Amino acid sequence: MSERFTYDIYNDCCPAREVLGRLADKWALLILDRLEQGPVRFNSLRRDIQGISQKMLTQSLRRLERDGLVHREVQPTVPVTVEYSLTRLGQTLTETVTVLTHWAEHNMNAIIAAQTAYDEAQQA
Amino acid sequence: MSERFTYDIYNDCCPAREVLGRLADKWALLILDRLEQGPVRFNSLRRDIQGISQKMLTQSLRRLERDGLVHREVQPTVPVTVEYSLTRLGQTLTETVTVLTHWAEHNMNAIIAAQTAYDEAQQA
DNA sequence: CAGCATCCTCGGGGATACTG
DNA sequence: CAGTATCCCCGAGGATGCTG
Repeated sequence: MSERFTYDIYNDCCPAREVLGRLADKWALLILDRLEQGPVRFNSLRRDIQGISQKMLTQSLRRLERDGLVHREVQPTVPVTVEYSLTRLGQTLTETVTVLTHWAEHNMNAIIAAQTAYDEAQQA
Repeated sequence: MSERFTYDIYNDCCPAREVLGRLADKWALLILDRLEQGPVRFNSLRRDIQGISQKMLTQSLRRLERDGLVHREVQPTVPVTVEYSLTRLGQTLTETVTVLTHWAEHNMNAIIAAQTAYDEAQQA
């Protein structure tokens, strides 16, 4: 019966595809990974995740919030500050995402080596 | 020292970002997930993964092959057939990816519910 | 069967300026 | 501070047709 789930994802109209599509967003992955370390404010996130534009950060956060993965809390300070944190659902996801990012960090050398080998083989 | 790794990924020029970028490709995720079930030929993959174009499949496969995640084996039949399978490195990755796709399938209902709630709250 | 090549479009996403 | 709004461009990616 777990097989039933395994195959669903290949279907074009499957909502799980939609969900996967969310994860297939490098910014989302990085944001989730960052949020796992604790609540962060908008500009802090912006600084931490180098290279992300303000537009993309806002967009990704909104999407993550809409998906129920991230919680957005407005603090009534002056000027206003907004704190982002993981929801319970988001936490269950980041556990997996973290494994993924760690995999990326630990295996990047192997990948770079593979790329070099591939490119050289292609040359000849 | 695991903290050192954790922070690397936020750096703009970090190769791990590149790697994550690879994973941030819904087709790649689906392909890896499919290949975990065993070697598959090109057109079979094309059929299994509904909605993918020939161009995208070729492109994703080439990238995965270049990254050393997927093995491409040409069979000298007539006409030629090509079989794709996971490399050892690819296998270590798919273990994680599978967890991710399963998460997507098992939590899609919760996500859809969150979206509906969000949209209704937005309406008012 | 397993691609490569070409054309074309459509929207992702950067840059910039403004606001509560 | 944490956004929204606008303009604009480039490249991801679909459609189509051809080949070893």
